[in-house]
Amino acid sequence: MIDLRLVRENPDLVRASQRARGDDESLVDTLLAADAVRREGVKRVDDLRGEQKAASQAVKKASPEERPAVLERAKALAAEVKAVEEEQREADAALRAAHLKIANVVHDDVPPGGEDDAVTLRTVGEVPAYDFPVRDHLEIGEALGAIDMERGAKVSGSRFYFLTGPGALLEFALAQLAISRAVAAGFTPVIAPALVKPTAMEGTGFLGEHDEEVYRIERDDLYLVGTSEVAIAGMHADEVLDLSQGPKRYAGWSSCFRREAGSYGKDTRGLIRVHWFDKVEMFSFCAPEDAAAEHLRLLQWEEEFLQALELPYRVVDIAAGDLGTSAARKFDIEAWFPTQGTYRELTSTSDCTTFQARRLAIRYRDAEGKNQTAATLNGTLCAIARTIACLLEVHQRSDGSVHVPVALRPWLGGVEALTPGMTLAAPVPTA
RNA sequence: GGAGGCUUCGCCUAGUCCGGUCUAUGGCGCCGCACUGCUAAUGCGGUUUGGGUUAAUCCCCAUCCCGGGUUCAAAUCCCGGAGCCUCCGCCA
Repeated sequence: MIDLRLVRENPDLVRASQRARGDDESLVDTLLAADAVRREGVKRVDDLRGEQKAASQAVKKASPEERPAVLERAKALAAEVKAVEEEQREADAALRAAHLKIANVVHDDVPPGGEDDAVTLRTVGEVPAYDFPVRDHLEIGEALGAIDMERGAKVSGSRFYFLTGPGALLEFALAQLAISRAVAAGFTPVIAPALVKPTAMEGTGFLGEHDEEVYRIERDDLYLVGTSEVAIAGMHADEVLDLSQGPKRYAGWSSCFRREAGSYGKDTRGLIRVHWFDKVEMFSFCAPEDAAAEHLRLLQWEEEFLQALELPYRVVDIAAGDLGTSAARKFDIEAWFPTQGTYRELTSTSDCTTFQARRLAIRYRDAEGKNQTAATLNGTLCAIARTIACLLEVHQRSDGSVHVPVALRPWLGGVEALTPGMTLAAPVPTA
């Protein structure tokens, strides 16, 4: 939810944001009108309730002969309050509905345009040249005995997979590397629930336009998270945080589930786009004035992780029309996929400013001791399945082996390469 | 799955049986002031969170886990739900 005060005081700013996103500008006026109606109503109800309260007090003080008349008046007022309260409930609901329809106000520096208008900020690392026909990650993974899509489909359907042998070890190696780097950077590691209540899902903005993407467990009224962001944001719902020592940072591991509705035919091969994968996600709670700087820090940690994996990538600044509901700004990191001859999204970081926190009632005490809405930010440290796909492709060699980045070796028993038919090394770090 | 108990303004706690005096008690913590060479101690005052209104103060409304209900009036009575705890059953 955006800040209502901002809408009242500077509606043009919000209108401009709606235009930039390609959203309906008139929603701002709907919201303003609903706000005015509600406030008018609140005053009426409050005053009336005050009167009724006084009347009620008068009942017990009334002398026996006054009593019937006083009681009559109190009864009449009570009935009136009840009626007006009903109207007010409708006004509250109307305001809430209008409020929820407006996405976060975009950051000033966000590039204009839509999906194709992301601005490349920088390109890092050399795109490798291969003097042999490159194979895609699935072909490589199958040869290594690392990925089994066929049996994944047999057991769970399309877009499911088994990671086996070196593939399974790679998953743990990546998770260990991600978590240990995050811990070294001061993040609190957390294993988050993958099933959450509707409030958590709604609070993070995933039940709006994107609810098609989300798995719902109807019988128990729970949702499978698409990212641990949902659970971690919800973790501090209805709390007042102490941010006086700086941002509160979590690195969350969880499985992620996505229906991929509407992506039929897209990335149907391999691990690029699957219904389930595991992910290490960074999440940060901070004061709103620190959010933009924190966003750049998250981006930096993401970049350093890809550098550790020796993957070439580029950083793109996502255009206004392609931002998620909650994000005021978003950077994606796209890594090179040789078989596609292009960069594909591997990680993403969003500054949600106070948008999520307002709905989830996540606050902090400012320097004056007043409660303020916090800002939330999230960033992928490692989306494991897609990262495995990228690693296998980029680091493939002509003999069918795959180079293992130095940073991953401690968690793969020190091996320098994955080779078809190899005896697996025990993934025990030496000292 | 079954039975019972608990949930009060940061923490602990009184109040709930028997509705109005609750504008919620007390302690701890915290903030301010006074006293004091300093610290401590002591004394006095303040200290839930939202919303409305206002230039600001004042004031008004809501808030005793949540949602309904009864009543002129609910922390208190009734119904439903959540969370926590104990016991039984089942289970990785």
